[in-house]
Amino acid sequence: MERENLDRNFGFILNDVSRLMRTTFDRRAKSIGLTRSQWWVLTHLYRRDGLVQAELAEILEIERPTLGRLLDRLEAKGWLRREPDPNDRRVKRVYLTDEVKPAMKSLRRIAGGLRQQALQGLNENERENLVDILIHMKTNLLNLPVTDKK
Amino acid sequence: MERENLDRNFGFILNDVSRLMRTTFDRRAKSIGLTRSQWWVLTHLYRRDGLVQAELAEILEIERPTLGRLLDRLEAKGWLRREPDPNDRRVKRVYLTDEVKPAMKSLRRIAGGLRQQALQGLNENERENLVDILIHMKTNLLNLPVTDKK
DNA sequence: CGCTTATTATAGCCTTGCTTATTATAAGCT
DNA sequence: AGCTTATAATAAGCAAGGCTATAATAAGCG
Repeated sequence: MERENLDRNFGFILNDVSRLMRTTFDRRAKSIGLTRSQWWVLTHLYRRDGLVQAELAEILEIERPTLGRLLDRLEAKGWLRREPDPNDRRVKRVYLTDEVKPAMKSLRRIAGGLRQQALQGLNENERENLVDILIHMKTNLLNLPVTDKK
Repeated sequence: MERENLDRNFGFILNDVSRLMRTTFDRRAKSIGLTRSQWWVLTHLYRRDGLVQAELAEILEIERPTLGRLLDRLEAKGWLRREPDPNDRRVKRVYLTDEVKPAMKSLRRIAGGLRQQALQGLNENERENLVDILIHMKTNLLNLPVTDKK
């Protein structure tokens, strides 16, 4: 088996960076009692309150059961509530509570600070480039032949 | 709260790409009975057999308990074995078994194919650039002031 | 109308991360 | 030698991904 440079295996560097961003965020947000994933849920609800769970999962690009448990925790901590839809009894709609706003502000500051620190030393050009490339890769991955995906 | 373009939030795109790479890999490797994380462990052991668990965790940049459970599963499936160090009874050294080699070959092919597909449409320059930027970001994140990290 | 199919949410299980705490052993120092 | 400190591995607990299966309900169609 020939050698390759494991240190430049971009799949794992990507993973490392992603993990470092998540764990750093979570450590900083711990006192508020929210994780980055939870914050991301709230951020989307903030823009579109009253979403159906399935829609929200679709937007967040996570599986429905994953979202379900995320919502369990958020609901238990009082950040949101689930209400049955009057027209479709299968459906529950998700609404933010009022306590959310101040917390969101802190989390936005944490996110901004972290982004700033992670991108330090990269100029505007490089940053835009990075995002473009990541979007390109994401598109590639989402368009893989179905037989490979499921 | 002012709007921002959530779709270009690089922290989450990074997360998305990283997650898609992991899940796609894991789906393709499922028939072999190994996950990407497990494969990564084996890959490193392949280069340096007989590592102490703590060293291996250090190299992989994961916490010791995380590695511990990974090794539990790998050992249970017969891909490796743990042996006590004769000189230091706290220590266990990790050795690959012989069944590993053919599986590794398949996994390398899966990894290569996926990398190929993820990077499709990006020229050599863009690819190198991406890796450089990711390494830069990783360095930034690893060098954050300690008070922020723990 | 009644039967079949599709959809929503959830339960249950698996993996991989992180933390914190515990146990066993080594190392270092007085 | 004996006591303290450091280190290796593991246990236990939590979060967030995925997957499959199930129950309730809706929609579609003959």
